[in-house]
Amino acid sequence: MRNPEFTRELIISKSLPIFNTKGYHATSLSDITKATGITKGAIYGNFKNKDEVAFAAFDKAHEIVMAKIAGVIREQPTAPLKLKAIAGYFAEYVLNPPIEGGCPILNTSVEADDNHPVLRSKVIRSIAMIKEGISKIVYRGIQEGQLKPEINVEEFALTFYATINGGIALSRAEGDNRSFKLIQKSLMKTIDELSA
Amino acid sequence: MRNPEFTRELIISKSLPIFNTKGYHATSLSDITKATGITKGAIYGNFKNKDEVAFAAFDKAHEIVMAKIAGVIREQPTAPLKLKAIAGYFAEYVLNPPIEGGCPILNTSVEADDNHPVLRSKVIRSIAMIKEGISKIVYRGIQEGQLKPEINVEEFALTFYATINGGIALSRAEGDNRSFKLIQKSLMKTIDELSA
DNA sequence: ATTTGAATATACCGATCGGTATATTTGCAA
DNA sequence: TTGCAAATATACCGATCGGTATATTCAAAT
Repeated sequence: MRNPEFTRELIISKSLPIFNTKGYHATSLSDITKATGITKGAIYGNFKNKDEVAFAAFDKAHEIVMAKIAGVIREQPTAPLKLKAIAGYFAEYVLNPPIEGGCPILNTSVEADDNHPVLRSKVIRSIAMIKEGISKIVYRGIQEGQLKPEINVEEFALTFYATINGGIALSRAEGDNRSFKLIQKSLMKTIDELSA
Repeated sequence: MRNPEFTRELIISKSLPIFNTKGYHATSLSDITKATGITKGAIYGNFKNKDEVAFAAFDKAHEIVMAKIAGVIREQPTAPLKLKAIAGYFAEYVLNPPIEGGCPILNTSVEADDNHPVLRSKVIRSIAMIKEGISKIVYRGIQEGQLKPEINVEEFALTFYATINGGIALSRAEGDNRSFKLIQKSLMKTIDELSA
């Protein structure tokens, strides 16, 4: 394998699920060499150190999550349907996520909040983008007469995101998506109540 | 220090904030010896291994959290006020929690969901108890005519808990409780709407 | 075919990990 | 005061950690 671009991608894609399940601190270089089949020499030829691999892995995770959500949103025509689709997507994939280990943003936020400033700043950016995305849906939903105009956009977007995030944490701990399904039902009701 | 009960408590109380900030895997025996001033001999004289220390620390964390919440609840006379007080408590203490590092149940749930079955089962018990506690408030609130009878108790309790949990994760990642304050406002509104 | 430089593999480093075996200290009972 | 058992400290174990220095391999250029 003489292609450096390919090797870099291999390292990132194979280490990503390990970082996301074991956590960044608990993931070792030998975990990565085992998963990729390459050696430490190749890893350190492509990355400055383990942290840089973790950063690249999180960036990739961010991309995957954003693309998934964007896809789910794009499929629906109106704001209420978009919001419901987001809740529905997580209900379906809490226990079977595109990246093994669950939501990388939630996982990383909890691991990095006290310890890893770089990862934490990356998490903050991700959170801001998701918040922004939800806000935009709500804002346009109001403009287009699909949602009630008295909605406090930022407040709702934030609460919506927090509820899903908390639901993910609960359901993954329980190893069962029944809790999330109930939370989803509650979110659906709220969306209906806020629909114009 | 010849008092084994005291030594045990010392180990638990000093290691608890370390486990809660660095995580269970990242916390080392030497972290604990440094924090307590005692040596590995004393630790292994009181605990079978590092895991047992972690378990005892989580149990202690569970107690502290439950006592705090119980105290907040007890101070208020009605269900709506109790629920609001819970949200208010977390708004105030997300960044200044009784145990350094944030909510130990959330932290442990995220770290242990894929890796540590014993801790995970402890987390599940904690979650169930909190859920049960909120449900009880809501149920009695309905019975006593403070909350609307059409509320789906379990669904609401779960969503309430998830929203707070998610809000904690967000605000701690951001290192700022502004997000939680907004979420709190949203929860307050919801409680008002559900009040009879 | 040979050379060369980049990419990867191998071998090794000191530090630290969790854990244990043993030495030492301590308080209490006789 | 001495003996003893429990509690704690010390010294050490093999394994593994992240990281590095060097050896090897390979593909492209000549």
